[in-house]
Formats: sequence, C-alpha cells, structure tokens
Amino acid sequence: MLNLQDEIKQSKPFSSLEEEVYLNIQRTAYILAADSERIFRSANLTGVQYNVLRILRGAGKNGLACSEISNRLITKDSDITRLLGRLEKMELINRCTNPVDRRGVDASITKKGLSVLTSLDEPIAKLNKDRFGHLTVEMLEQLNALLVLARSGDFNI
Amino acid sequence: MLNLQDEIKQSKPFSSLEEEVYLNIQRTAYILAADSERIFRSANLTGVQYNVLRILRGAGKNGLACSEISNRLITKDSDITRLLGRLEKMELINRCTNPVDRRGVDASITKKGLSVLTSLDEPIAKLNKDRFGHLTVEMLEQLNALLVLARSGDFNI
DNA sequence: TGACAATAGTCGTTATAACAAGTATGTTTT
DNA sequence: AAAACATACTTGTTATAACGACTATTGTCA
Repeated sequence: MLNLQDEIKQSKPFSSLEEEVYLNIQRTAYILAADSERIFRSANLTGVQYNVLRILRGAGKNGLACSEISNRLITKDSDITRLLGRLEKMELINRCTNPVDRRGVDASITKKGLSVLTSLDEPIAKLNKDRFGHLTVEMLEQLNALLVLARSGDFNI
Repeated sequence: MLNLQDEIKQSKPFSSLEEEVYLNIQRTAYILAADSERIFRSANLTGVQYNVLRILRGAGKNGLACSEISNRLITKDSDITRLLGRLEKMELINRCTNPVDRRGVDASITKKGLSVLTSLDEPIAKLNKDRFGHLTVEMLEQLNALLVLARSGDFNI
C-alpha cells in the first residue's frame, strides 16, 4: 500500500504533519470523487448536478428555492441559476417563480429526473460499500469523527 | 459543533455509514481548500498553480518534464500545457524543449517564481498549524492512516 | 530501412466555475 | 408613502477544466 509521499513521488518529507493531513484529505477526496464521477457520467450528469437532484428528491413535490439548494450543496455552487438551467433543459427539473414571494424561484424534480436518479441509486450504494468494504464500522465512525473535528477549526462553515 | 447532517441541512439520515464517510471527506476537503485558496489568491495564484510551483521548486534547477509535473500533482490536470503557459506568461517558470528527447518539454521555476512561492511559505504553514491546532499528534496520525486506508480500495491511483 | 506503433506535448472546442455588476421584488424606516 | 436598504436571482465576462483530435519525435521490428 502506498502512502501519500510515495504516491506523489515527493522525495522530501512533508514540512509538517499538519500539512500532510491537509494534502492527504485533498488527495483522498480527489481519488474517491473520480470514481463517483464515472457513475454520474454514465447518466450524463456531473457531480454537482447529481447532488442537486438528490436534494430535490429529498425536498419532495413542493420543491426548493434556488438559494436553499445552494445552501445544501456539499460544495457551494457560485452560479446556481445556470446549473438549474442546464438541468431544466435536460427536463430533469422544473422551475417556477414562487407565488408568495415573486423574487424567489422554486425548483422541483421531474418524473424523468427521479427515474434517472433512481437508476443511479444502486451503483452508487455499491461503490460506497465496495470501496470502504475493508474498513470496519469502528474505523469508519472514527474517520467521520476526525473529519468533523478537522474542519471545525474553520468557522466559516 | 455541527455534524455533517446538520451542516447540509439533511433531514433524513444518510443511507449508509459508507456514504456518510464519502460525503464527509468531500465536504472537509472543500472547506479546507477554500481557506488555502484564499492565501494562494493573495499571490494571484490558483491552487494548481501553487502546487506546480512547489513541485518545480522541489525539482531544482534542471526542471521537470510536463508529464512528470502532471504525475506529481495531487489532483491531475488534464491540460498541463496551458497551465504551464499561464505560469510562463507570469514569468514564474521557464520552458525549453529537452535537448536529448526533443518531444519533451522541461519546465523550471524562475527567480521570480521562487520568491513568490517563498512569500507564501509562512502563511501556509501558519494556516495548517492553526486549523489543526486543536488536534493532537495522535489524532493527526490516525487521520492520515485512515485516509490512506480509505482510498486504498481504489486501485487506479 | 521503412512501416507502424508509442510517446510527449499542443491545440480546438465546449462546458463549467468564479467574480462582479445588474434587475426585480420585498421590507423597513421615518 | 417615498427613500433606502435587503433579498433573490440573473446575466456578462473572463478564466479554467474536460475531452478529443492533431503534430512532432522517437522506438520497434519485419
């Protein structure tokens, strides 16, 4: 098994343990995301698009305001309008101005969107099970706890 | 302290512990990267550009082939040519075709590039120290070990 | 040696991300 | 009720990422 230093062929050791942790998190996120993206791509979706659809599925029939979708994204999207525009063009979501506050726009998932999303449920679940299958429940829980702790030093969450 | 479920305002629990770990890694990477990017930006660099400069500083005077730079990046860049082009335009690196194998192009860091990079060393080191300051050495080491383990299920590193 | 394959990088194109400025609607304040 | 402010989204612009096709050079082998 490779450690980070071998993987990125760095000859010098890291300048600090903290730095190693940071780079390690970035690299792990990148590698794992690449595999997930491959599945999203099979349905012609990007990662963000997939996440928006999941959020809207969770939100149900009434849909959600643009800003709220943005808030719930794992990674913020600086341009929710055009992201939703692309999803609407693919007929995966609907948009309509909120009748109560006409500044707002509510988005909701379409039947087609729902079916695309459902088709990805199993592959995604399987990927997650498979790639972490060699870790025990205790390890996974500990990893979760450490990650939450690791980012709690930043207060601009 | 917020857990991931609160942060992204998800009402339903995650469909699996594995999925939670995955999302947790992505979110942590995103939040931590945002802070680092802020520092890079202060020197008019993106994260990838900063990493390329660090790689070239490590490589020394002889420089490195484009492909090798690409290999050593934490996250792969699909277009190293134009990335190096931008750095060259900023006079932070030089490029010359490799005299031995004229297909290759070697890049090396300039004096200016070196000084920009050096100016970021302290802020970056401080950021890493600060944001992980509340974690013990044991915790950091454990986090590192778990991360390496977490991505070792993927064999396309 | 000459054809074919492999390697190293470049470039064209389209999509997406980032940032800032703009527009429409709603809220507050005096 | 009008002015000032706040909110919610949209749009313009520029930079960067992703993907594939293309060029130049080197290696292989019949």
